Amino acid sequence: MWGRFPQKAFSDRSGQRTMSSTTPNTIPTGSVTYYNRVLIRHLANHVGQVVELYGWLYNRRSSGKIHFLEIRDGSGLVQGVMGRNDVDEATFALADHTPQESAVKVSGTVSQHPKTGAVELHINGFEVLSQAGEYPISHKEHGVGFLMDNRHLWLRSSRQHAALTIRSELCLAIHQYFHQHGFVQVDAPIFTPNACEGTTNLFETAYFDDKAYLTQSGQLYMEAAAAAFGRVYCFGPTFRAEKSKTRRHLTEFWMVEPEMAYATLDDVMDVAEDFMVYLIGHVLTHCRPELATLERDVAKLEAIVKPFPRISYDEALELLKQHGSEEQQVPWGEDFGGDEETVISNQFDRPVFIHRYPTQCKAFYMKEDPTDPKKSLSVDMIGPEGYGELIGGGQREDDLAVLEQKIAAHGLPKEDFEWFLDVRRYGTFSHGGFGLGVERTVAWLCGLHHVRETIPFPRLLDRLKP
RNA sequence: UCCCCAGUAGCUCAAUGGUGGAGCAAUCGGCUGUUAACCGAUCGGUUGUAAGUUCGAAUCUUACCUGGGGAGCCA
Repeated sequence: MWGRFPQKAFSDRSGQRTMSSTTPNTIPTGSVTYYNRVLIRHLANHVGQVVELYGWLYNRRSSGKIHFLEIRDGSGLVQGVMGRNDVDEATFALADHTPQESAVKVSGTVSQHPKTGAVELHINGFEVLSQAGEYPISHKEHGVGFLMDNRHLWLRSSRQHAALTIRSELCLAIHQYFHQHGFVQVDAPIFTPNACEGTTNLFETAYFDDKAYLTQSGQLYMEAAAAAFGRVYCFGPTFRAEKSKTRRHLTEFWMVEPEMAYATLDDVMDVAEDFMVYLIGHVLTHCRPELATLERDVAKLEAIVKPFPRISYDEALELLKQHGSEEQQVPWGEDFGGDEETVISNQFDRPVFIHRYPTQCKAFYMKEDPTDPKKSLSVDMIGPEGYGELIGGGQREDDLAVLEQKIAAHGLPKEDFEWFLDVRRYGTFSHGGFGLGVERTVAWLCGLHHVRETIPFPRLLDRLKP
């Protein structure tokens, strides 16, 4: 069903016409005159008034004696109407020949469509500030490769604008949630001296006369920070040099990673659940027009309420036995693949926690289950509709001796982890946390097929430009 | 790293081994309420690269390059 998708860059035209109305009328007006300019997304509050807009010509239609000029300004999209008698002859002819995406200044009276009632602008002033060259992205369908080559221009089209607006709102909600709950933002470094988890492939870079690696997680640093601040989180880009070639993978992606002092596995699940419900609520409250543009079935998001089901890894294996195919049977001790996760998540109408994975398939810093050392106090949150792992986390190993032994068992250089072991030497404490992948979450909330559309400039295997 | 598919006009796609076309874009013209507007005309090509088979290759073969889909790995 996913197949190749010739993308209609402008395929949202049947939906809401506004590109965004995220925070109506919250832009401050004051002494900075720039802020006094009227934005398209606020035009509904100016019906009957004469306004001046600065933007770009998004599309143009004409019936000979009347032009329909669609103007966008980054905040929204409005149809301008220019009748033969509204402007002088030269301006009328100019408007008919202005190329798509030219920078324009227009003025006129805000009005409403005689039939649909949609807000529009009756133009009596039209000035081309900069005529655009032939714009590569047309109003017809395009292939993904072409659109990605023109990602810097593709951002201007409505679907991309909507998805990235939702991303921005999601990031805002993430910060709001943690600050409302007493977390301190502690940023982790991007250059790191060693592999955080020692397993996956890292990007290596020159660091003067030494080598450095791009971080794959701020996790270990957050553990140290939790001892300083109690509740902490980091939010930033992370890097994986995996040669993954799927719709769920980027080589550069954003993660938010909270870490909580004196938290147990159950605490981690409670917080992750509360956090996710908050994020969905925020997007549902603030991004209705964008969700409509993306034609997202919001009923599926509105159905996400507490509590989320919590099943153990062992119970997940049972579910696979009941509902999975022959090939989807996983022997105990192995992690699930994407297909297995989808089978499990399809049994529920909301995200599902899978906890207590086998110790062998989780990172060395996961605490062993005191009742069974073969299991770890780890947890993943699997999103519905096949979006896979949205959150991974758990309770951390807080015993110095156990951790030293695990670092040795994983073949990691102990000297690189001395600072990390210090967290256990000086007042060790139970703690836990999780990481949430921003792009996968945005893809799920937007109902997008591929995470590459959820980040402004995606970095993929074989794609480093633009 | 492995498997599959595709590279033809700026874009999206056609074309039994036998004269490479259409829609959109662009350019020109027509139309007073259009919604990816519509109608007419014009413009547009070293068929990804290299070699091979053949009287003849966009079409068949091989290699390479690029892109897409999937797997593994992972978030």
